[in-house]
Amino acid sequence: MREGPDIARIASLVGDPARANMLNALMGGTALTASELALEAGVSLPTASSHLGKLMEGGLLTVASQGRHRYYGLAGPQVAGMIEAITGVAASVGPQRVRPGPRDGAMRVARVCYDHLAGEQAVAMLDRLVAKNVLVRDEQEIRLGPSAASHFAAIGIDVYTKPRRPVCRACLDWSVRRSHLAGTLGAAILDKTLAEKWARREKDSRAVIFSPPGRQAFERAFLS
Amino acid sequence: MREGPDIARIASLVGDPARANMLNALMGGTALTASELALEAGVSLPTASSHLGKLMEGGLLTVASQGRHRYYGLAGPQVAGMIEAITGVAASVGPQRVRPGPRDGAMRVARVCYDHLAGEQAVAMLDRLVAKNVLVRDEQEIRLGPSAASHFAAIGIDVYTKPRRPVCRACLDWSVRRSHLAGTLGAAILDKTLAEKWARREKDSRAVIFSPPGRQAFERAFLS
DNA sequence: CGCATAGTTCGTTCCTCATCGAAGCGTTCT
DNA sequence: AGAACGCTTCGATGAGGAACGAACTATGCG
Repeated sequence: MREGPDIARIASLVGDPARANMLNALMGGTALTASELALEAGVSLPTASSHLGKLMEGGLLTVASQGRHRYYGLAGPQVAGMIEAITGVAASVGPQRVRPGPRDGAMRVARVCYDHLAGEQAVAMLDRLVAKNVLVRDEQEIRLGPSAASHFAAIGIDVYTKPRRPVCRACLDWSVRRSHLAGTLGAAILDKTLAEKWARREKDSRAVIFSPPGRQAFERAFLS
Repeated sequence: MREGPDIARIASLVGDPARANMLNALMGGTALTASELALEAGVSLPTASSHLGKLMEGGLLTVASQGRHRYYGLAGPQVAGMIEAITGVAASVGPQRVRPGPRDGAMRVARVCYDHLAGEQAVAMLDRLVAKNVLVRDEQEIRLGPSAASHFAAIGIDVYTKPRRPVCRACLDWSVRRSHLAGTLGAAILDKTLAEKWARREKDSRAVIFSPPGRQAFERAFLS
């Protein structure tokens, strides 16, 4: 009977299996069409459309119309963070969904979290960048260190271009339980990693798989 | 149709208004009896009992039987963190539940988060302790600094006694969006604050209200 | 224009699940 | 022992909402 933000409303949106599958799929960071999400969730198109309407109304999704397609995406990093938090609880209390399987192992090593990298590899990268003083952890925030501009410029990432969102943000990793790098810089690093073909996205999964030479290049760039 | 931890299962537990109210009440940190939670949620005792059973089965709650009472509490900090995350989203996307009201203002200044202090006051405290090098932020974790033992001993808090849980932990504040101090030390500080009567708990709320002299004492102890 | 594709809206069906009263079990108090 | 209390279990009721097919709107292609 008390009040505050309407947490039940938000949680019940995530609490439907079809909607949860959609949100999970959108955690991959790329916006998807209604049909793709229907397939992902295992429901018919009308049903999916209804769900998407509810998620929109709840403020969890944004949509961009392009021609006859409508691309749905997560409303923002805060929503992604909430889903990671729920995932963390589900992973730790759940009856451990049968065997972990190889794909699950790959997910722990590296995966996409909304628009940036997560997993052991991502956590290690942030640690290393902080240790090298390229980034500076200050209180909760992460800031650019003195050598950041030149360091990233050498790899072909411009840390100044994108104004609106914070450049660096910490994002808690549900598998490692430590922070990894989010923000525009985190997003740029993921872009770079995929553009250089250091790693590829596993089809229909958030897992990110590094090729052996790609791994070396990535480590040379960020972990050396 | 993909898999991973069963997030819908967890979210749907939080998604019922009665259960959400119960969880919210338990965010106050004190374990409550089934009757108290029934009152809190505005449902009958049998209904509440049914909800509590589900929350138990889902691993979100723990219970301790004492005589004819059964005290229910949150299963752990991870669950509390998840609820804060959901609260954050609900607060930012929600239709802003009418006017903020004085109680809501008090909540932003200081409130109980599971077993420690949250809100502006708590965030400021952590910042100050880190600035004074009493605590050290290292990567995501917070560790005790060299002067921590003597500093807290002077206030009457022993930082060594409690072995199991980590002494320090960072916990993300939904109102300020910055970290505050959790862990056994965070809990000890809350205990101290209430024991010294620097502040009192608002009845039926998570809000914590400092008395003017209490505020001074608190600031002398942690913010000076 | 007419046809195909992408999405939404509508109406109906069906099932889950929240709710409560009544009854049952265990604990405490006198 | 008996009575009062705290809580859970059972059974019946009812409402909300998830699902789909069919019809409708909008965009793109020839």
